[in-house]
Amino acid sequence: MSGGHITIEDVAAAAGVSRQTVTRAMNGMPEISQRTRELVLRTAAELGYRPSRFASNLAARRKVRSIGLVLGSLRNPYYTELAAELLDVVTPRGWQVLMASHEQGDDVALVAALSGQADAIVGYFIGDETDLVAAARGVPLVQVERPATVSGMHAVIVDFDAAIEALLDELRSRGARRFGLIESSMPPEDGRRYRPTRRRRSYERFAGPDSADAVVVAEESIRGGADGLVRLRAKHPDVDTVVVFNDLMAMGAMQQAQLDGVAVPGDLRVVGVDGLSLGAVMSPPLSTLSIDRRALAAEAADIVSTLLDGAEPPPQPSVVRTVLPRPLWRASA
Amino acid sequence: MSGGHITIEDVAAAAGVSRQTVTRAMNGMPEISQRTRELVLRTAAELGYRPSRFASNLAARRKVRSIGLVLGSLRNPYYTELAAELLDVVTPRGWQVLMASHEQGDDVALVAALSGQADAIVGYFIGDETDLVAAARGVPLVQVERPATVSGMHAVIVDFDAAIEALLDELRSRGARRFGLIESSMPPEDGRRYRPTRRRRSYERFAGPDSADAVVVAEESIRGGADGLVRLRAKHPDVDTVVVFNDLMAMGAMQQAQLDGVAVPGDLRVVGVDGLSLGAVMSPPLSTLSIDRRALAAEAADIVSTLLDGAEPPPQPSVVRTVLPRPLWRASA
DNA sequence: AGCGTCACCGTGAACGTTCACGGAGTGAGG
DNA sequence: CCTCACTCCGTGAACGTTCACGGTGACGCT
Repeated sequence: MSGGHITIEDVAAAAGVSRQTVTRAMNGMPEISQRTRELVLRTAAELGYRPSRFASNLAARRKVRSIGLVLGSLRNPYYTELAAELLDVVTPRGWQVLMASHEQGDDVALVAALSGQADAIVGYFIGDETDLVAAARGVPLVQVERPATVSGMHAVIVDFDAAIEALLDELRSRGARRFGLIESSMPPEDGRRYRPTRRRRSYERFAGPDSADAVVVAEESIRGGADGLVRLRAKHPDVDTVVVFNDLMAMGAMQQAQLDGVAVPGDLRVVGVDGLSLGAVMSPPLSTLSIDRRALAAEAADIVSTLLDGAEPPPQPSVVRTVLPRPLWRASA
Repeated sequence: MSGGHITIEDVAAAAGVSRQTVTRAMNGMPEISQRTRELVLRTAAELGYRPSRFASNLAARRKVRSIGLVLGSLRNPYYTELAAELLDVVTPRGWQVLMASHEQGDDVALVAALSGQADAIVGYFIGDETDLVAAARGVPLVQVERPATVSGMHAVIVDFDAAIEALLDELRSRGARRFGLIESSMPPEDGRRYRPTRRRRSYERFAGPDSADAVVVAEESIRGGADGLVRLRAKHPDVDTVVVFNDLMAMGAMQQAQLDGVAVPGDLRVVGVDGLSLGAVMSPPLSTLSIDRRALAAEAADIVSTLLDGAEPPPQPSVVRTVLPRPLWRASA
């Protein structure tokens, strides 16, 4: 007999039984006759009763663990394959995953919203770390591909430096003379200012002085990759080997090359970053710097585990792990 | 001063303040001095206090809505693009999405686990509807691509019949003489028995008597598609047009064709189902029967909305919507 | 001195469910 | 008739947080 909302008490009253009996009926418990069970279920349905999952979880002292996952986009298979790996790691432990993407949205606001529903949040963040930690309201944060600089933030980082150096060396030994880079414009240029990514910085460190500035910034999508390639070739016609920020953009670039009659890898070597399995079905198959998503997910889950199940006083200000990408040579380079 | 678990009361005691003050500190509320806020925050961190989100949501009468999404796999871009669309539809309303896949797992168990955390569950289900509804424990269920036959189950279905008839007609007019189908083996053959999918049944209805049995069943993956094609061509060498269960498998089939020196679309027309944007970067670009994922997601969200925010007595036993696929002609057929 | 204001802090009472009990009724067995 | 067991059902007391309200000092003003 309440205002807007129907509680267990309302159902009990309407059915002429007690709270506990309603619980028994709803949850399929014993100690209830078939007759009353059906009666209760029917009146519950008629009233449109939906149990409060918050009250239920609280009272039952349930220990469900759910972790928030914040991705850059769900339209890039890299992110969703990472999500798949995380799910594989985490589902056997009975954890659940709350998914979100900051494609067009505010990083920090997302974390704030998620913090009420998740026990930990891991993901690709772009916002200010202090803001993020504040928004998290005490729930542990694990960021990927970016080192943690404030307390309360943890990280699993991808060490591009060594990998990209090796990658470029191998490319040189395969005949590469002049490199170019198609870089991502994330975080988007509108509003915020563009900041060079870690991948770009690693590239510039090892590409050699003449190639370090052969960089174009493009949208993080297939179209963006294609667009980036035409701009790169216009500005630096002598580039014979192009490294692309990620595989999705690399696919766009390869398609564009084909459209423009540029032979890959004959006229132009193309190599992406991520290691998408879909790159293998391109023609030619896409060479790529593969990021071990399974390891990434496992490390992230492990950090969360440490943070949540660890000793009473949390271990360190920040716990960080590292993952090493490795080249996956296919025909495109 | 509890057993294993640290509550707000413990923090209050340790800091020498009251519950409410701890709340104020944790949630950044006013009416608290900077000094005590820091004190509380520090002791909370030292104790490893993590507020119970259940108690918090209950007491604050928060109306967070989270909906569970059960997909076949997160490694198939079709599913994740659907997830992306759902997120786009649902995030502006402030809803959150709990993601899961039944790749190797039990359908019904998943719903049971999710039902404690979600206000509604939508997805691709394969289990028995009655079991699913029972496992949902009162939370509304919306299944995709399968009509609802029991009360408590709702559906948004994809009408393949008309679309596949039109598709095959057009293919015939483009010269197709003999069709073949690469069908999915989901639900997996191990344990459960294989059941023909709706897509297969629509195909068999319109492929003509001589093509209705030119069907091979393969795993739902790139490799599966490739494997399916070799088996299909071995058994039915005269097939000149192959319809593939989904785009992912179709990509595998196309790659296999290329490996076997079969020209597409010259020797063999290939057409998939789903409408993946990635199909466009294949060479040749993949023709496909496109499913409008945005509409699908919107309909599902709308059903959930109706169910949850609707009048006290829920509308009908089952509410169902329909989405029409449409052909997307690219070069592969 | 008296009063009001302001900044800070604490105390019942919710929130809606489940758990641990205890109790009523029935029927069988002595 | 008493007892025991068994089935079914109801009543306080949690669960851990937030809300509404009330209180206490300090300070300034008349």
